[in-house]
Amino acid sequence: MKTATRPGAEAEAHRVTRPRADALRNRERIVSAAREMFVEYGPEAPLDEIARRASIGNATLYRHFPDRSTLLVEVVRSVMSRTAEAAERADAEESDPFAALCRFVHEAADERIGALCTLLCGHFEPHREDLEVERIRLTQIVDAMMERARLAGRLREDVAQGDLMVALAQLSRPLPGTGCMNIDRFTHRHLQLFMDGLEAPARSALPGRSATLEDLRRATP
Amino acid sequence: MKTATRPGAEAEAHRVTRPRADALRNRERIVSAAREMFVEYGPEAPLDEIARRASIGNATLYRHFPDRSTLLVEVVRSVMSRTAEAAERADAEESDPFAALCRFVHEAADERIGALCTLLCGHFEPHREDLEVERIRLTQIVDAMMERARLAGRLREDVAQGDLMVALAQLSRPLPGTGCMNIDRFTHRHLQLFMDGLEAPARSALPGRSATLEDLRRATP
Amino acid sequence: MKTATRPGAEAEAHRVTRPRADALRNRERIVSAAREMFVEYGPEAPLDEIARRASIGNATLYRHFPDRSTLLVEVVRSVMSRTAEAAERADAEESDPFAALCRFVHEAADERIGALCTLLCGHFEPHREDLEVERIRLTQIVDAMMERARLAGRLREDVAQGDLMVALAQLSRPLPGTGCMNIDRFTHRHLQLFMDGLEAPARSALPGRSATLEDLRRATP
Amino acid sequence: MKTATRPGAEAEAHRVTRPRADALRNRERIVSAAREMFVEYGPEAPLDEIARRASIGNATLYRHFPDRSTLLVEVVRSVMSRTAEAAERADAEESDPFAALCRFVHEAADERIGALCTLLCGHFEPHREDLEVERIRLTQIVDAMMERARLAGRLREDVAQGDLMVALAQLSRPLPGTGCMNIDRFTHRHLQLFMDGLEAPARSALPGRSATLEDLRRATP
DNA sequence: TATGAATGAGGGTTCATTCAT
DNA sequence: TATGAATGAACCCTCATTCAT
Repeated sequence: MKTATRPGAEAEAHRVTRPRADALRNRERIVSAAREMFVEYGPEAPLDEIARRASIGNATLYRHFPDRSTLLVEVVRSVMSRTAEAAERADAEESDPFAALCRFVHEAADERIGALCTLLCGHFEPHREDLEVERIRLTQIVDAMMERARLAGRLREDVAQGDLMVALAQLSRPLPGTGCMNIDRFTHRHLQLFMDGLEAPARSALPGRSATLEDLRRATP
Repeated sequence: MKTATRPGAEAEAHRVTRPRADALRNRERIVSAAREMFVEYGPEAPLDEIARRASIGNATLYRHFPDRSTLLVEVVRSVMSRTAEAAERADAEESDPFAALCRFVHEAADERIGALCTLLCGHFEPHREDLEVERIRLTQIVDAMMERARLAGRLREDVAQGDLMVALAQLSRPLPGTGCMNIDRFTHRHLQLFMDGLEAPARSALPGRSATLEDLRRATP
Repeated sequence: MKTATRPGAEAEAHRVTRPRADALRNRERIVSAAREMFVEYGPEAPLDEIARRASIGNATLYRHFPDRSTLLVEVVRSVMSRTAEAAERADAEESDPFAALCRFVHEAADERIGALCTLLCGHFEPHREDLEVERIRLTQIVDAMMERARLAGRLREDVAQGDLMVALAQLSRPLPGTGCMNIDRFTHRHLQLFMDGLEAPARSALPGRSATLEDLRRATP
Repeated sequence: MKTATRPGAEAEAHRVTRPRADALRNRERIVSAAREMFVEYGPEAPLDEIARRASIGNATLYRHFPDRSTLLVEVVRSVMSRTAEAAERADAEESDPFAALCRFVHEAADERIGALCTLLCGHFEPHREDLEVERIRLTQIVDAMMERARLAGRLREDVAQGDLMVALAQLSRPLPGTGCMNIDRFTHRHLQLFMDGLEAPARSALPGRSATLEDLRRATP
């Protein structure tokens, strides 16, 4: 009772949780700064500069993310999560399943999924638990969307998810070199041309086998 | 006359060029090693490692190429030159102009033009003389091929050279990370899908403006 | 009041400055080692060796002084500051203004101002703020001392500050080559002979124009 | 007989000695270029650049001078030789022995004896035969000139050759930093002031002992 | 816990010197 | 003999990571 009536009690209770709130806020700032830096400078971006952009000390970054891989994973995970959400929204809201795929692709490009997912390749051990959750979620919704489009006769038969996802990643990557963000101007054009190529009926026979994301992973040593 | 009859004259003339022959051999080995390294690790590949792969001392690399830019230019120039040759062959030998474009695109991918031309972006001053020669040569033949395909009603009207070249570069880039050369397995599939999207009649309206290579150059700060 | 009564407040305040105390100690050791090395080997002395003498890692040196210029400036600034103090003391304590000049010259030589001020020539952009403060301070006190000596008829009329300062710098420089610190044995003799030449009445007509320190600066490209 | 009458015989004989003439010419060009470079950039001047200025291959420099020391010695020796000649001329032509000293000092400064003789300190083993010859020659003529001036009551009694030679070297050295050749503007003023201080009667008591060149040499480890 | 500071390892580049023609 | 080319060692500087407060 006394605490309930004493003025400032709530503030005190707050004070108990505040440090954790601060830590979470720091963590968010780090991930946000890291996303910007990785997109702009690639996966080798200086960690000190990421810390500086997040307005925290460099050692604090290491407390939250003991190595570069951990930070990369978290950045990619968060982007994957938002991308999966975009896919789910597109799937739910578009009546034409091929239009849903197109919408998803363009929205994913805006999320820089290209810049970031490709970071995964070769930069850390593949099977982090938390990342797998989002990867599977994304894989499943994209698979479902493609299957629906295929059944509707809107998507050519000879393509698999890896075809879509790798091309999406590549076409939305920034051009190499610092600050070449200008790829944005062209990405959506190229993605649209690619989607036109995916549309049924197929206009050509494709060489090789269709790829899954698992193929890509395995292909990486 | 006198030199022709004097014994050893030929040997002397030889002696003038022979040392250069050794140096040229070294130069070739450097360019070749650099091409591999740049494709695999990007334009920031350690020059010392390039020298090691070429089995020469590190300072020798600097004798031939005083800075990284010069080496990058030479690597890109040689690839551009071979790619232009491929384009000219395809243009000459294929009766269907769209088939010629397709053949060129796949051959260019095998030359790793994607990996290498994108190196240009932001990594050195744009207008080196020798590079420009090859760039113009390549630009002109590709423009000619696209124009022919367009006139034949085989290429959609709303695309320009930059659309083709940038997508070609992006789709044939190796995935980031060491040794991810396995993109080759998928590149030709993705390129074919993209070419299907380029084929007339257009299946969609494209967003934005068509890009030229000049646009890309200007977009880079 | 509140901080005074709160236990640990002083300790906390201390904690804010204590790390800086360690860093300052390192900084002092760097400047001291740099002074020795610059005097002994000139302004091109290896920075790694300076770090080694200061018993710190090489990168620590760069944390404190991002480039060679910054370190040079700090070394020279501190010596200029001590030299200006010596001049002010001599000016205040000696009744004969020419004796004050002589005392200043010998004390400045002991500060190695010769070795160090000459480092300025051509090794960094001339107008660093903090350095200018000390340079002006030194210039003004020496000008004042010379003017007083001139008015007292003790200093010949045809000399200016640059004549004194450049000769002081040159005569007190260490001889080139490692460890030739033994110039000290002779510097004071030579300086005294030079001062005898400065004394009024003039024993000869001087060639050229009298130099100011500004002349020297401008003379450097 | 037959060779005497055959046309071109003399030319042939010439041809035997011509290579040596070429070699000597090369040697002269190297020494000359080295003198310029050492004066301008100090004793660490790049040997490759010296070779380039002499318009010869770098390896040719090594054929003539197997190491930097040998080249330094030769440069200094030639300057010492010319300086000794200047001393001998001044001694022969000036009636006032102190005026002879003054003339010698200024001429020696123009020979850059300061820049070059100080190169000796610490940069090579002290007792090269050919160098000693010139050093002794120079020492003896300067000693003789000083003795004559002393006897004539024109030079103060408490100075020795080292006092003159070291101060001469120091005052005529270029200021540190590349290309600071502008010391010339002031050198002759400072030397004149120093000579005024050397003139009898002495205006002060000198600290320390008078130095000989031998003292300097021994002082160097 | 958060931080500024320290550090070692590695890459880029220059230069003295050696080698092969 | 004279030369261009090759080389390794040394230096400068950056950055990921650890330490001490």
